[in-house]
Amino acid sequence: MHIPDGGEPKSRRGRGVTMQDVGRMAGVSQVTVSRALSDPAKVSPDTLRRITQAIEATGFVPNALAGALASRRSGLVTALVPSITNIIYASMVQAFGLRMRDAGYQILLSETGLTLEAEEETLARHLSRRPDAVLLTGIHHTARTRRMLLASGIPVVEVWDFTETPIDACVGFDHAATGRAVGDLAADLGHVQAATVCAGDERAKRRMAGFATQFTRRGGQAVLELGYDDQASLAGGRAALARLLDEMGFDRGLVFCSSDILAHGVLIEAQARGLRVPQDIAVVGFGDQEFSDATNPPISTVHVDREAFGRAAAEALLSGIEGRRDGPAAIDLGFRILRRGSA
Amino acid sequence: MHIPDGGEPKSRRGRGVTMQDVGRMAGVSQVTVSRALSDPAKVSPDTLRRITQAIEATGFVPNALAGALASRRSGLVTALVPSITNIIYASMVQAFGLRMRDAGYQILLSETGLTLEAEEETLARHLSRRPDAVLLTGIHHTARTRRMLLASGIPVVEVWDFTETPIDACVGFDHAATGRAVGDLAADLGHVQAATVCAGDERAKRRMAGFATQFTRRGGQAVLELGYDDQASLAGGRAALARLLDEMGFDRGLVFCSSDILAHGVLIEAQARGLRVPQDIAVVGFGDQEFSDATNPPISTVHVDREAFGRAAAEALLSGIEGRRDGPAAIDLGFRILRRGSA
DNA sequence: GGGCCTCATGTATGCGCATTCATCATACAT
DNA sequence: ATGTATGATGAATGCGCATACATGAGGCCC
Repeated sequence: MHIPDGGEPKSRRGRGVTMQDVGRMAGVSQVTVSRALSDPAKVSPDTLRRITQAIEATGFVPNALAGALASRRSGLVTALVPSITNIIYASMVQAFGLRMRDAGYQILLSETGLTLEAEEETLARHLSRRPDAVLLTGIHHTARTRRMLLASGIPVVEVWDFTETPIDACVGFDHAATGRAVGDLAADLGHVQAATVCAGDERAKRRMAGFATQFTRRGGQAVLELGYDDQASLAGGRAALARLLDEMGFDRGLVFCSSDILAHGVLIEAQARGLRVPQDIAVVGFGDQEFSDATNPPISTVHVDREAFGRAAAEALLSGIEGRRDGPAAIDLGFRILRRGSA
Repeated sequence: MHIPDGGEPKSRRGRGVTMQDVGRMAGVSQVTVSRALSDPAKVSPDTLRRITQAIEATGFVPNALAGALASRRSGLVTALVPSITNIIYASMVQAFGLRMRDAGYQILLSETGLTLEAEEETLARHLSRRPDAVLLTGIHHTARTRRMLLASGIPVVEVWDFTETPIDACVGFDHAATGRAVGDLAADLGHVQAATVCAGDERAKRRMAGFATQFTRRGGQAVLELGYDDQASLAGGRAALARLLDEMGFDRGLVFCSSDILAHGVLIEAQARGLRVPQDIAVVGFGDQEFSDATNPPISTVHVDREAFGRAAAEALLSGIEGRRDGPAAIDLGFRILRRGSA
C-alpha cells in the first residue's frame, strides 16, 4: 500500500496547532473557534463544549501574532524606563504592569539608559511591534521620538516629571518644587550651612537646584554642591560626606541628597566619625525608600507615591485607548516632605 | 472634475505605511524593500538609495507582527521572574536583556509572584506571542508548564537554582550548599548559638535548612529559626533580632539571614541596643547587595554573580536557538562567602 | 554563438487569525 | 400562510510581510 508523503490531506509541516485544526476536530470551522475564544456567548453551549475539548486535547495555544495582525490590536504596551534596577522605576513599572495586565495588555519593557538617543532607538524597535500605547519616562525627548509617537497615533504617557504640555498625557510631579520645599525645611530648622549630593539624571539636578535657590533665598549660605556620575550608592554617600567635611570646608549643616541611598551613606559616614545626627549633620534624602524609616535615626526624605504614578499612567493610557479621553491630560500627583529623625 | 472617493487606486484606509507603499515610491516591488531591509547587499546600490529615501520620506516603520507571522520567528524572548522590584532578579534580567538585545531580541518580561500557578498562567499568555526562547526562574514548575514548554519546542533556561535535569538548560547555584558553607563559617568562628531569619521563597528556606544542618553537625546548638512571609525589609530584620533576643532566648551568636537587607536590619537593631557586632551578635546575609560593604561594620554575605547568571542564561538560549547546542546544559556558577566585618 | 552562470528583481503564496457578509434554520408576529 | 426578527454558523477576505521560485539581463567560456 502506497503511503503518500505528507499523510493526511493538507498536512501542516510546521509545528503548531491552529484554529483550523481545533475546528476540524470539533466539527466546526475556524471562525467558530475564534468566536468561542473571543466571545463564548456567541456559540451554542454544545459547540463550545466540543471546542473546549478539542483545545484541551490538542494543547492549542492561539497565535497572538496572527491575531494582532488581523485585528490591528497587538495587546502590547511599551514601557521605557532609564533602568529597571533602580527601585524608583521598578516599583512604578510594577504598578503600571499590574493595572495593564488586568486590562488584558502585556508590557514590553526596555531600559533606555540616560541618553535621549538611546530612548529614540529603543522606541523605534518597540513601535515595530505595534504597541497599543506607550509609557515614557521624563518629558524630554528627541524630535524624532516625538515625530514617531505622533505618527503612530497611539496614546502616550510621560511619567516621573511634569509638564503642562505633554505629547499626550503626563503623570508626575515638579522636581524643582521638591527641592524648594526641602530648602524651606532647612531654613525653618535654622541651618546656616547646607550642601547637596547629587548622583543622577537631569531631574535630580533640578531638585538640587531648587533646593539651593530656595535655601539661599531664605538667607542660608551658598550651598556646596557635589555631583558625580556614578549610580547612587551607600559608598558614594559616605565618600561624599567625607569630601564635604575634609576638602570643601563643610562643617555642620544640612545635606540634601538626590536619593535615600546616598542619604543613608551620609548618615553612616557621619556616625562613623562620631558626629551627631541631626544635631551636627542633618540629612534629607529623596524617594522614601523602603529602608528609610528603619535606619537609626530614620531618614527624613521626600516621598512620592511611585505606585500611584504607575496606576495613574495606566489609567491615562487605557482611557486613551478606549477613546474615553478627549485630549491631553497632565496630572501632578505631588509629593510629601517626611520629616523624621535625620533632619 | 470628479474626484472619486478614496483618491488613489487601492488607497489604504488604515493608518500605516507598508513596504508596498515604500516600494511604489521607490519604483520597486514590496520584496525588494524587504530585501533592502533584511540584507542590503542583495539590492543594487542605486535601488537601495531610492528605498532609503522613500523610507525616510514616509516614516515607514516595519511591522514586526507581520514579519514574525511570515517568518515564524518573533524575535521575542520571554523572561519570567518572581518580582522585578527585587534587585536580585532585576539585575539578573538586566544583564540577560542586554545580551539578548545585542543578539537582536526583545524581552517580554513578566512577574510571576511566588506561586507556580501564576507562573503557568503567565507563561501561557507569553507563549501565545510565540517567543523564540524562554527564561524561567527556579527549577520547580507545574506539570502543565512543563508540557507547554516541551510542546513549544523552543529553548528554555531555568535560572537562579540548580538541577542536573533541567527542562532544557539551567544556570544557577546550589542553595543548600550556600547555607552549609555559612554553617561551616559559624562553626569555624567558634559560635555555639545561631539563628536564621528567613523572608523569602522556597529557595531561601533551603539555604536556611542547609545552614542549620551543617551548624549542628559541626557541634553547634540547635538553630533558632525565624521565618515570615512578608518581603524582606530593614524593619523586618530589626524586628526579627528583637524577637530573637526578647522572646526566643537568643543571647549571643551568629544570625544567618536570607538576604542582605534583613542582615542590615539585624545589624542596626543590634547597634541600637548597644550590642557589639560581631563580638556579641554576628550576622551574615545573602546576595552581596550594593550597600553591603558600605555599612559599619560591612556585612558578611554570600556572593552570587547575578549578572553572570543573566549572561550565561542568554548564551544558553542563543546557542539553543541557533542549534549550536546538542542537548541539555546544566551550569553551576557557584557562590563565594564574603567574610567582612559583621561576622 | 549557444550554453551556463551570476545578479537584480519580480510574482505568487501563505503565515494564522479577525472581520465582514452571507446563509440557513427556527421562532414569532401579523 | 407570509413576513420578519434572531441565533448559529460558514465562506471569503486580507492584515503586512518573508519565502520559494521564476524571470531576464548581462558576462563569460569553449
